[in-house]
Amino acid sequence: MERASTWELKVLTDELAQGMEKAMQLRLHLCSTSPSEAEDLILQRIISTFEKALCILKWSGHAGVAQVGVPSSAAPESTISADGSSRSDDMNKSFTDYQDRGDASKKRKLQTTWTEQVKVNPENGLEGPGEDGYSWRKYGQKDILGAKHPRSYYRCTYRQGRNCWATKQVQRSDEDPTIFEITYKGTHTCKQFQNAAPPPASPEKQEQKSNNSCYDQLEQNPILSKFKSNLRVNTEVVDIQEMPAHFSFPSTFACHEKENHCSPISALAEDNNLGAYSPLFYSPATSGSNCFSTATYQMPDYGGIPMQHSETDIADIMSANASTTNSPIGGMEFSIDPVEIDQIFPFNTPGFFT
DNA sequence: GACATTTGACCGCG
DNA sequence: CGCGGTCAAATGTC
Repeated sequence: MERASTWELKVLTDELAQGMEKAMQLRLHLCSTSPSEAEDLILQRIISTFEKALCILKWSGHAGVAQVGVPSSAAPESTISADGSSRSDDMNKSFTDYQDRGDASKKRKLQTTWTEQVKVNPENGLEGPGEDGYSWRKYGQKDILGAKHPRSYYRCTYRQGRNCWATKQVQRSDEDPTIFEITYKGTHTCKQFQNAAPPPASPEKQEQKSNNSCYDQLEQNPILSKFKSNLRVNTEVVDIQEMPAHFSFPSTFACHEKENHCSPISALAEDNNLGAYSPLFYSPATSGSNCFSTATYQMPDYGGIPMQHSETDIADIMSANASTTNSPIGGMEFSIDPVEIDQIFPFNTPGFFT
C-alpha cells in the first residue's frame, strides 16, 4: 500500500477516532433514552466501520516495517474495562492455546483471554462481581495456591444449546476482597442465536443475573454508575518492554497505566488498531453491559499480537469477532469454528495483518 | 422435572 | 508430582 505520511495518518486516525467516539456517545445516549435495538445495531455498525477503518489505517501505517512481534501467548496479560465490559483488551491479552480433551480441544483450541478487575461495593450487597450481560453457569471452584480465596469457574449457560464456549474465572483479590479479578476465556457465540431468535427463558439463578439487558442496567443508573465507578482497569501487568517493535503506547494509555485505570476513548486517536475485533460490541440483544462498554471503549491494544499471525491466532481473533460483533469483517454474522474461519477470511488482504 | 451449584475426582501441563 | 482447569455425580432450588 502506498504509504501516507505520518502526519496524514495521524490526522486521519484522529478524525476517525473522533467520529467513532461521537458515535459511541450517541449510542450511549440513545441507549439510555430510547432503547431501540435497531438503532443500537445501526450504531454498532457505524462504530464498527470506524474501527475497521482505523484498524486498516493503523496497520497500513505499519506496513513496510519489519514486524516481528512477541508471540501473543507470551504477551503479558492486561486487565481492563473500567466500565464493565470493555473487552477490547483482547488485542493485548494472551491468546492461549487450549489442548482440551475430546471435542473441547477442537472448539477451544484457541481462546481469547482477557482479564477485568471489578470492584464491588459492599453496600450494594453484591456477593460477587456484577452482571456482565451473559448467562454463566458455575462448573467448578478451586482453592488456588497462594490465594486466600477460591477461584470460581464459569462457563456460558448456552454451551450445549448454542455451542458457546466462553468461560470465565472469578478470583477474589487477596489484598482487597471487594475486588474481583475476572478472567474471560473465549468469546460468546451464543449471541448470533439471540439475534436470530430470542433465547429460551433462562432460569437465571445466579445472583449476578439481575440486570441482563443494557437498558435494564441503565434504568438502574444509580447502581450502575456506582458499579461503573467501582470498576477498575488494571493495566499494570502490561510489560511495554515486550511489546512488538511497532507498538506504541498512546500517551494517555501509558499514563493511565501508571494510574492503574484508564479512560480509553482518548487513547483511540493515538493508537487504534485491531481492537475493532475485540468482543466489545456485543449484540444489544444479549449484552447487559453493552452500552457501557461502547461508551467507555477501551483502547484496543494489539501490541501483543505479532504481525505474522499464526493461523490459529487469527482464527481466534476472527472467532471473537464473528461471535461478538454485529459488523465483523464482511458482515460475518455466524458462528464458526476458528479453523473454518481462517480458511475463509482473506487475512492477507492489504491492511490486515500485513 | 429442569435447571442450578457444590465438590471430589480426574486429567494435562510444566 | 503438584497445580490449575474441567468433569460429573450429588445435591439444592424453583
